[in-house]
Amino acid sequence: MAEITAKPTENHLLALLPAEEYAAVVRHLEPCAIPRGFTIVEADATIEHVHFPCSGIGSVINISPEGNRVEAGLFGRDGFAPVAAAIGANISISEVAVQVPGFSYRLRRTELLDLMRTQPVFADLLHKSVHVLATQAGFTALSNAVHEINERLARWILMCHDRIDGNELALTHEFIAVMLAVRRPSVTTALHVLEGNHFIRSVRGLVIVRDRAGLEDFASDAYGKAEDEYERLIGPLRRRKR
Amino acid sequence: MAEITAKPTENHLLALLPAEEYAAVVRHLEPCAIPRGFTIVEADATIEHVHFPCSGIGSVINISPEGNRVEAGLFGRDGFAPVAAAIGANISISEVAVQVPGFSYRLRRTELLDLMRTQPVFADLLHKSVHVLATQAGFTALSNAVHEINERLARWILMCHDRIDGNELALTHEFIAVMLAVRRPSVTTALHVLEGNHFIRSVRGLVIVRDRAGLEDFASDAYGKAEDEYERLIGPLRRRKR
DNA sequence: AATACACTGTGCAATAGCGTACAGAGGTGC
DNA sequence: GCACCTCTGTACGCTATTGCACAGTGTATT
Repeated sequence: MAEITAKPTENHLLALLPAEEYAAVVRHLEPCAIPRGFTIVEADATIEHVHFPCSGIGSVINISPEGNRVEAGLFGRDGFAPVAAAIGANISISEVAVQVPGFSYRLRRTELLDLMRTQPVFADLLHKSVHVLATQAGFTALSNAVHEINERLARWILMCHDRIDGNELALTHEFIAVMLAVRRPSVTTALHVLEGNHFIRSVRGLVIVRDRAGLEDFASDAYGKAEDEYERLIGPLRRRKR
Repeated sequence: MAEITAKPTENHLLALLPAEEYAAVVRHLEPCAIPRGFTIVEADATIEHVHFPCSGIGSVINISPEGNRVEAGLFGRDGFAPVAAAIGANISISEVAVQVPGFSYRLRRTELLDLMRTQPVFADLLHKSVHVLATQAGFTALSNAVHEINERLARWILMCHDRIDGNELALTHEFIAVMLAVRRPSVTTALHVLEGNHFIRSVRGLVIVRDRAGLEDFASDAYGKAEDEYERLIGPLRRRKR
């Protein structure tokens, strides 16, 4: 991993900047490999850097006082994190961790704030991103409340699939279980159900998407609204169903 | 209801504006009674007005394609809604409905945007509010995934209690059930549990908080983190435990 | 008073998901 | 090749919650 091949414009937010703003921002960007398991920021910790991924996936994880964890949202080259920095906070209440390794450009929190003061399109995009993540969290709340595990898993795989190249996700059941806040064997059996429908193939440490349209159908009620909001406010996100 | 007695400064966000910004904003505010059940904005509908409550409680409700509904967040005089307006959206993906009647000041969406361009403190507060609601949604997602109904109900009552005067909440079981996305009789029995602990009294159409400290204790793992974030970024929110 | 309606209480069988435990399978290092 | 560890598959009893159904109780209406 970690050859520095990606350009900043592979991040959707950076790509949407007009030339002058892009030039102003890019001077402060620092290329950065984000390996699996890397913690971009810990819960309740001071934010040093903000990351704009070009590849890979990060999760926003909320942690309760007793240590229960659940993913509230997920981002890749469509966004940035930790979002709290963009509204002036120096502490992130959520943990942000890398689940699919990739490559990002990072910016010091203080520089981000300076840039937002002088670059209005940049500031606007970041604010929109905060709202889109809020929407995602809201629909995660819905899904957690009303959908059963199979659907929630399908939704989650689709959200990951939107943010990677190819169809392979290197993820263990244990890891998925933490994100969905369910029991690990429940993930195993749910993956079997999806595999039985030929939507995916599941092998040790790997989930392979085979029939995205089928998955979308299966997840139907759980997937889509948050993605609509992203596309309405920022730009294309979803993969076509091929 | 609906004598126009409240001042704009009873809304925490408006109260935090410096004198000049307050003067600029207040000229466009229009007083407005918000009755029980009033829909501030429907899901996927155009945003006409933004409301800054002085009293009463509103819920941000997410609705899935099949019509499943769940509350993603809740606000009163601590905030405003619909938040999407503050990031330039003219459509709200979530429904916003009044559950405890009260009084608000409203602003046309277009005027809000104009004001945000010229009043930096105002704009900053609204952006922070968007993020705080995102945090609330994230912890709702957590609670929906890992806590049992009794705790979720305790959390929800506390969140409402923070936003009212007195200790009486006029709410039916049916209504609470929709917000938590649980079965109506489950609310009945959960209320009995809280009542058995003498945290509340429950009579037809009314929940009365009797022992807030007890409730906080009971809800422990579910309540508090989102409120921390509000207090860190904006100002006091929680009621003291008395 | 009588009636209607909205809200609350209760019961019961069905079930999704949990906690726990353990066994097999697939990689990795020496 | 062997040992070790991580990951996956499966089993089983248990519990919270559901769906459905119906009875009771308060409040408003005429």
